[in-house]
Amino acid sequence: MKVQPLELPVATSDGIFLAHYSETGLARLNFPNAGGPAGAQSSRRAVASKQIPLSVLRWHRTTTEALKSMLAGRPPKALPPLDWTGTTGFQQSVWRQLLKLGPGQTKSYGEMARAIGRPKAVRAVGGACGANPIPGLVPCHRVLAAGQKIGGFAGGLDWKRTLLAREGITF
DNA sequence: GACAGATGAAGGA
DNA sequence: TCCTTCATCTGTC
Repeated sequence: MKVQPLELPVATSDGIFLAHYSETGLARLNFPNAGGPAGAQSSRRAVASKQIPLSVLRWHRTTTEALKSMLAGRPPKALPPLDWTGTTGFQQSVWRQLLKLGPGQTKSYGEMARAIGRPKAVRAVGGACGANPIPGLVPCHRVLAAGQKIGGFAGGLDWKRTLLAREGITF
């Protein structure tokens, strides 16, 4: 049976996140203020009108636990399979490098570029971080600009500051 | 092929 | 110290 793309809300103390699943795993994660309440409502309608496969339910449980751990500044015990279909090899190498960063660990865009063996591709690393469909679980918030400046974040700079503060990193 | 971008570094005020 | 400018690399259209 083919798994249909699904949107499932993830209720946390910080709001309702929106997880998008494909047939191979978690494809996208929307932050509460990024997708907006309307998005969460439409997802609830989508959930009500579809049968959720067992595999997606398992991924969603893992996603929920990982998200709550991340919001508490702890490393997630497990991550669901991530669906990076349609993304480039360069982006995936940047995101895989991000997954190696633990809570409280930060790298600059330049350090990330060096880590993937492209020391001059610092702007491209910024672009790959911005294209990250799963901010938070793929910790692009741990990448800072030179001089410990905040840089940017796909889920919003407020979220980046919040997440870093919970991991003990302040500006 | 042109353009944009979540950068970094250097130089000048 | 701050601001501006430019070099660099990749992704997207």
